[in-house]
Formats: sequence, structure tokens, C-alpha cells
Amino acid sequence: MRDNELSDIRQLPLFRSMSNENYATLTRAAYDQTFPAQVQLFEEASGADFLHIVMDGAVELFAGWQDRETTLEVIRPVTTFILAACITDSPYLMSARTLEKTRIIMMPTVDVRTVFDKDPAFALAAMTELSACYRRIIRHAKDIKLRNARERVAAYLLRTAPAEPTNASFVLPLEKRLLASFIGMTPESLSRAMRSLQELGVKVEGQRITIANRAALESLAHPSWLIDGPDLQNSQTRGP
Amino acid sequence: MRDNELSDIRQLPLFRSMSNENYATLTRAAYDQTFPAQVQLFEEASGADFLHIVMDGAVELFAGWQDRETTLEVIRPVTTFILAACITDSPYLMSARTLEKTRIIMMPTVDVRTVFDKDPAFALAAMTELSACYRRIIRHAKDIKLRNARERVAAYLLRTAPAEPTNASFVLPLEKRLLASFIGMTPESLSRAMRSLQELGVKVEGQRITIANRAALESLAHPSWLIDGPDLQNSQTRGP
DNA sequence: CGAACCCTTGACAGAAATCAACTAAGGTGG
DNA sequence: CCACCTTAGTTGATTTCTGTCAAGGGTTCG
Repeated sequence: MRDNELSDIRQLPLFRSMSNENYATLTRAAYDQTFPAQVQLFEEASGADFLHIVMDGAVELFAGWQDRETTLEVIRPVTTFILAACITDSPYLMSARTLEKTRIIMMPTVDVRTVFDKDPAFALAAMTELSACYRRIIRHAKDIKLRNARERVAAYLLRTAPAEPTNASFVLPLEKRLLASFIGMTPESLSRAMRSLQELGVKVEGQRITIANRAALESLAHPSWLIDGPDLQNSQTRGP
Repeated sequence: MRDNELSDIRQLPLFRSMSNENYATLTRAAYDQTFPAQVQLFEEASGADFLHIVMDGAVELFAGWQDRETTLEVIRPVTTFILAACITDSPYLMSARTLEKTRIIMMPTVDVRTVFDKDPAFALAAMTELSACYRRIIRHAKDIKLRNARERVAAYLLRTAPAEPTNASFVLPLEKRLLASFIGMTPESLSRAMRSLQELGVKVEGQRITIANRAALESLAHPSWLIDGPDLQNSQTRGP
């Protein structure tokens, strides 16, 4: 890897506090590759040989069953993914594909485990990272199990919209068909849900969304910090 | 805590390989309590003050939103829970209640974090444990998002049924209303789903289930190691 | 015995998926 | 530059699935 990339990664919470020596071990055998869009990086059930880090672009983590498929997560820079499979040396439970042109650092899992064993700072950072992943997917499960389709769309819009200015418009960071898969519905249902939200002051112009009446949307979605995550400002509802 | 309990816990993967000294630190301030059924141990959004370990009985992890509620997990002995909230010192994302008379060890999270920082063996064990939790909830999300209600019930029966003898009967480890909540449906829907599975050779007599035709059930549920977990023997379907 | 509570069943309503058709936008190649 | 093709998105009609509401049976337990 080139030096400037090295320093980029070095700043990540996962690597920030570890020793230089161990960091060198990790990066020595790492690959840095740029993939075009729609490339499958790995397939569920295959062995976890690398810890992946998205430096640029976007990666979809998805899973299939029979002829169905669902998106579990979309990874954006700068973030690691599949840490859990790495640590336990287990097969992936999800497949990964690039959504756009994407640059990825791949570190051999053997190195990750080696360094994990001898660098307490890295161990702590890895644990923190994995805890965050765990809590994210718990939230996702709650979103799916507790809210209906329309409520999920409303909540997604609220947590995706910029906090300031309050009623600003923004562009969906995901293709609608992908968003539909992520929040557990068909593209048709998403389209209809968005349409129905127009009566609550949501304007939809292609990828651009304008929330004219945040309060109305909130009274439907009841955004909660316990489901929508810490990034969402308007999360008064802390209790059930 | 009494000595015999200490040795019980000591055998857990999480504590097995750590030093005696650090183990002593962890257990010194730990509580050992036995609760009756239907006691709420903690509520989502509250601070994670203790790492919990179920020694006996069963604990439900659930979450509420508006007037709805869903079960995320049922913990049975001997297992820890809410490690992630412990490590990150964040509020719980789930509430917990006992399902029956339950004995629980509670270790102050401050001690857990202290020991985590200085005992690499414990750090590794904790990471392994958390990875397993992460992968379990990923599987749960896949189950919910990829299968419909009837398929989820069929898959649950297959993964709960003893592997040998093939067509033995068994008793559901969960109340049906709880099972329904766990696999994301209403009790009424579960009841109907079970009824409809009778034509596939499933006998339902109260809590006792008999699978007369495993193959028929499998052709509906398509059990997969990637969703139903490593405990399920009949998980040929490794690919999508 | 009565009071809960779990489970089941039936009737119904509502939600969401499916199937199909159509539009619009973007890219390709003649 | 335009015709063509592909694909995302939308819309409508319809079916399927699932939740809701209501009632009744059975069990447990005080």
C-alpha cells in the first residue's frame, strides 16, 4: 500500500491507538484494490480470508435464500466490515458487492487475529467496532419487526435528512430499489409508501426528497434513539 | 458468590482462559441473585451497569416501540448477555425479563472493562462471544426478511427438533405466544401456521410437536446453515 | 369455584407482494 | 444526432398474506 493510504487508515478508530509495529504487521500484507461497480467481492458461506475496509465508494452486504435476496447493510467510507467473521474465522453470513467504483483495503484475517492477540489497544478498538456493528443490526431488526412499511420509510427519511436546516431537501444516498430491499419491502411498496407520504408534506422528485413538515412525519415514524441510532437528532422518544 | 458457583462460571468460554487474578477481580463485586418469573431485569435505554450471566432459568430480551413489542432473543443457561452495551458503556437497546425462576450473576461493567483492558485472554474470549452474538442476530434478521411466516415456523421446528432420532417428538422450549413474538408474527398467525403444517406431517399436541415427515418440512423451510445456524444438522443448503 | 391466562378458531380488514404495463432517463451504437 | 435498448421507477389491478377483533375452550392457580 502507498504511504498516504497508510496514514488514512491509521486514523481510523480501529487502528488509531495500536503500536506502530503491529500496525506495520497488519498493513504489510494488505491489498489495496479498486473495483468497478457491481462486482461481487465475496459470497456468503465462503471463508473469511480478509478484513475489508471501504476507502471510497460503497459496498452492499446482502444475503440470499431460495430466489429471494435482502440487503442487510450498506457500507460507506471509511469503515471496516465483516470483522466478526474475521475474528471467529468463520464463513461469511453475507455476500458483498460494490455499488459503485470502490476502493477497498483487504487485510489477511490471519494477521488481524495475530495482532488482536498481542495488541490490547487494537483488541479494545476491535471490540468497540464490533459492538457498534452488533448494536446497528439490533436496531435494524427492531425497525423491521416493530414498524410497518410506511413507518419504516418515514423513519428512514427522518434519519437520513440533514438535521439543519430543518426542512431542507436532500438526495437519497441509495437507489430506491436498494433502499426498498434494505428496509424490507418491494420497490413497488416503497414507491407507494413514498407517494402516500406526500400527504404528510414529503416531496419526492426522483432521488431528491424535501420534508416540508417534519412534525407530521415524526408523528407517524415516532423516531427513537433506540431504533434509529445516535445520529438522529430528533429522538426524544427514549421510552417505549 | 459461593465457591461452587464460582467454578461453574469459571468453566464458561468467556472466563475459562483468563488469569486467576483477573477472574478474582471480576467475581469479587459480582452479585448472584435468583429472581421469580416475569421480573423485568432492566429496561431498554437505561445504562448498562452489569454484565449478566444466566445460570439457571431463562431470560427474554425484548424491545418495545409505541404499543408494540417484539422478542429479540431468549437466553438460556449458561450464557452471558448484553456484552456489547457493557463494552461500549452504552445504554441497553433491549429490555430483559425472566421467563421463569432464574438465577443470574451480575458483574459490574466497570470491572469487565478494567479486566478487558489488561487480560488478553479475556479480551479474545469476549470478542469471540460478541462475534457469536452478532452472527446470531444477523441470522435472525435474515430469517425475518427472507422467509414468510409459514416458512419461519417450519424452519424453527426443524432447527428445534432433535436430530436423532429423525422423527422423534419434542417439546417446544418456548411458550407459543413468545415464539410468535420471536419469529415476528402474532400468536394467531402462529397458531394458523402450525395448523397448516399438519398437512406436511407435523403433529401439534399442546407444546409437544412430532415431525412425521421431515423431508416435507424441509422442502418448505429449506433450512440453511447460513440462517438456521451451526446447530442444525440438516443444513445441506450452503449456497443461495 | 372463579379468575386469569394461553391457545385456538372464525370472520374480516388491511397491508404488502405479485403481475403486468407503461414512462422516463441514460447509454450505446449505427 | 437519432434510434434503440436497458433499467429504474411508477402505477394499476389483483391476490396473498398477515394482523385485528371477537369469542370460546381448556388449564392452572389462588
